[in-house]
Amino acid sequence: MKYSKQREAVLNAVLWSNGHPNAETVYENVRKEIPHISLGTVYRNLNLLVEKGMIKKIYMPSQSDRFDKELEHHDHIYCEGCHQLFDISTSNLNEINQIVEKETGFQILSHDIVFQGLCKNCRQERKIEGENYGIKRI
Amino acid sequence: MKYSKQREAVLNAVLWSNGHPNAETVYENVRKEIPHISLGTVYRNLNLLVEKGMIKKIYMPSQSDRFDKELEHHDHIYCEGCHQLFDISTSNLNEINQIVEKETGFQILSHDIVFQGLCKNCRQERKIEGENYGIKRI
DNA sequence: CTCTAAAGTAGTAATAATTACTATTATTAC
DNA sequence: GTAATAATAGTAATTATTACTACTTTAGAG
Repeated sequence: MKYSKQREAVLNAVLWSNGHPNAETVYENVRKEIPHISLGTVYRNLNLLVEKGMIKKIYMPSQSDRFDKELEHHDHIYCEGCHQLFDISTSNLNEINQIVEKETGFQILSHDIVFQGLCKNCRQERKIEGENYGIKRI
Repeated sequence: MKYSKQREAVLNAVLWSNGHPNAETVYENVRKEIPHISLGTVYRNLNLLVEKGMIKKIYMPSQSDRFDKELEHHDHIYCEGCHQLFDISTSNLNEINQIVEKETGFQILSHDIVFQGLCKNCRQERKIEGENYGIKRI
């Protein structure tokens, strides 16, 4: 693997992002620095970086794949209120592969988990909305 | 919702399948009975049946969506040896939403979990292969 | 039974996400 | 510097899925 400034920029776009960008978002951000980069290059490098273990890919139900700078094992939860994707890491999820392995006899190599729900904020907002019959307080 | 023989056939294709067919597989099977059915009709009805709670959709990482006749909650594991998708239902997975809810403060509405690994058979095969340095016994 | 409104279909086009192809360019080891 | 090779830009192709539209089917009222 040779150096390329495009790949460096793609990696940095993932490392510097605060969220979990998809290829399109990475493309938009890298274009600020390298305006003539092509979307294909972004895809190729994202996948290459995943292959080399430098970033991770998140498979989203009904959405385009996202990319993650965090390499330590964790899972994700998508808030249907604010449409943000959050990291979660609970003891149970960390042990889940071993548990399933024992209970099923399969050898577990990996897993993809995405929860859907409402984050604390959105949960609270809905509660208030409910109490006020949909009329929001100013 | 009015009756249609196309929808009935689509539902039956899912109910009678032993695995977890995707839209294309359902299409192929329904065409044996209704040769002029269109793929769009298959997709529309599959999604409609999911919406009405009569079947479920499985979101597969890097693969097309699949459909499931089983309505009781369970999760799935994909064997990378034989490329089959199996149902799993362990106590831990059944409680996972409540556990995550408690530990994170989110309100969990649903989740999508797919494990990747090797089923018992494929695990055994690989072991034998390994022991024999890749030379298979006859 | 026949008529009509609404729902559904076939066939096709469009879209979204992603991968593949190819001529040109950049990197790197000598 | 030069040659081998990896990488890129730009474009085309692919896959999975949804949207559109003219025609057909269903089902309820008269």
